[in-house]
Amino acid sequence: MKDLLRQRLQAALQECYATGTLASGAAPEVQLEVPGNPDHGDFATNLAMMLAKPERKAPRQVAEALVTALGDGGGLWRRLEIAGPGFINFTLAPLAWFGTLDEILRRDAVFGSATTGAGRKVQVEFVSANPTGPLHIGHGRGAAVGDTLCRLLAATGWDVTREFYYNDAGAQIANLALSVQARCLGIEPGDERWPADGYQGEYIRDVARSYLAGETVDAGDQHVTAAADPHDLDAIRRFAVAYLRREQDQDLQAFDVRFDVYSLESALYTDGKVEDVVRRLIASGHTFEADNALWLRTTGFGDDKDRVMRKADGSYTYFVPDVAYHLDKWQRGFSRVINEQGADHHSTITRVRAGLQALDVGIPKGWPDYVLHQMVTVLRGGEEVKISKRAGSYVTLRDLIEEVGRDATRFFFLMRRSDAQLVFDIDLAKQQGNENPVFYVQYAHARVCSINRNAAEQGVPLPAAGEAELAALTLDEEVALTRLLARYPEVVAGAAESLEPHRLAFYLQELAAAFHSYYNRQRVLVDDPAVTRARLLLVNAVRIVLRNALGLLGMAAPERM
RNA sequence: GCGCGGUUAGCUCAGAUGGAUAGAGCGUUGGCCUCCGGAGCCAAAGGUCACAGGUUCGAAUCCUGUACCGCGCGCCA
Repeated sequence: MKDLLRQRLQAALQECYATGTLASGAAPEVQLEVPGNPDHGDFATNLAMMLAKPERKAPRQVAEALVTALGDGGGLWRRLEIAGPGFINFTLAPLAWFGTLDEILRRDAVFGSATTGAGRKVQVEFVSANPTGPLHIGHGRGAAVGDTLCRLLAATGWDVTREFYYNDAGAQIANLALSVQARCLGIEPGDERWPADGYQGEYIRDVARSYLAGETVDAGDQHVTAAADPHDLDAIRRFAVAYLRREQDQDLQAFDVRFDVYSLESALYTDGKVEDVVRRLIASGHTFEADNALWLRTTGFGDDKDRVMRKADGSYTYFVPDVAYHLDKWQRGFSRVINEQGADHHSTITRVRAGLQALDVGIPKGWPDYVLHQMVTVLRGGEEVKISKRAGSYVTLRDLIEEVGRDATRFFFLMRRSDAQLVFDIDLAKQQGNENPVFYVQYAHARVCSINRNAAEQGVPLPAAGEAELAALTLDEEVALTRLLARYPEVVAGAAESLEPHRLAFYLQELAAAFHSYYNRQRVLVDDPAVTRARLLLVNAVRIVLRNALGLLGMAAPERM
């Protein structure tokens, strides 16, 4: 619809130049918007105002010329007016809207999807929690945002690879092994033999118990049987990592989040990719030695200080494998990569990008893209629940899903822009009333399904789409509802392009509200069969869009509740 | 101190890439069930868009500065 109007405006502009009514030859991008105020029609353009300067005429004068050239639009609109400082407002003929409904009903499950991605490859890395404990609520936000980003990109034609990176090497893992070992030996937190900065959570006790019992853990491609020897630190480490990977996999499964590729930091070492990157960086001349350490001159790439690559003890700092990992992504052919991560890891961005630039292999400056999510605070009973992994007191993702349900959890995480902090009110998420937007939206879908059931009982089948059937939709609110439905593809495209999944959540609430309002005011199943059929088609178009949008958020569209 | 994010109604937050009279939910107040599911609907009240400048036909939106909140600033990840 928008594209059609845009074409008409382009044509009108060209005609003005051809007839000499306008002279500048300027060709600004034609912007069309849906005005907030319905009095301003269905669409509005600021084209005349943009042309005012190059034309050196008053905006309204330019608008006059354009409106004359637009003519009657061949019945596409029923009103065309110049308003305010020089807007041109279009009010479409009701008939023009029926095409949209027809399209929704015909395209059904794929309505809203697009081909803008043209099958190009994009890789999205998200969650990427260290295997040192269960997933907490912050990972949950990352999982919800990342997963919906993937769904949005796939819906707009991208070939998406979902990837999870396990930091299963390094100091934190060593720390994990020590913590489990301490538990194996019956050492409690607080004991003077307890490792400094050890993980104190109860789950460490579970890992220790399982290890001592000689259990076997299957996680991804890892199958580890516990050696049960509390003095074999290396065996403990392998077992603990596998154990916690399995836990995290189960958490993600409960959240309905899946990955195509799991990458292990440890593999970057065993495959020699870390050494390779170090050699390349040294060869490119961006490193230096100082204080018994090897440094990367990241200040040459916008960092505020240089960073150590190889510590005095000979091991590497975390960002070296990170750079190796991203070089690997690049070499796998991902010219577009999006990393979704918590804002507390923000400082890695400059470092990783700097390392990649220093490699001199033609990686673009701003590569990869990042989507950061801000911190989550949890509210229970109006009180903030403190999160501390090392102290072991925090809300796990699995607890949350069990308590409030998968759908509500996902929706709450996606109700906010990811770069704004989020307050997760557990009590609200659990409520089954109108205070809770999750139920409000899903209920709208269930309601349409209920109407369909009643229609079927009354022997009224859902008619085939077609403009003839839709002509019985004459009410303003029916046009308004259709207008909202017609906006859906743009919402999807906008959310995908700007990497802002929350837009879907807001759109869903708006659509549900419009539907509930319509439902309350008008009956669908009425005496007049023509009206009944038309309204059935309308509410089923609503059902389709609700279901598609819920699907993109990874939520169910229940037929009854 | 430096970097990033935030600041919009009593509360929680949108604001579609610069548009017309700044919106929603919750909460508050007052209405609507002989009616396809009241898990719903309608209405009212509620604003110095943190502050000060700037850019232009036009700014919550872009730029500069200030204030406050969060996060980061390690040879941890």
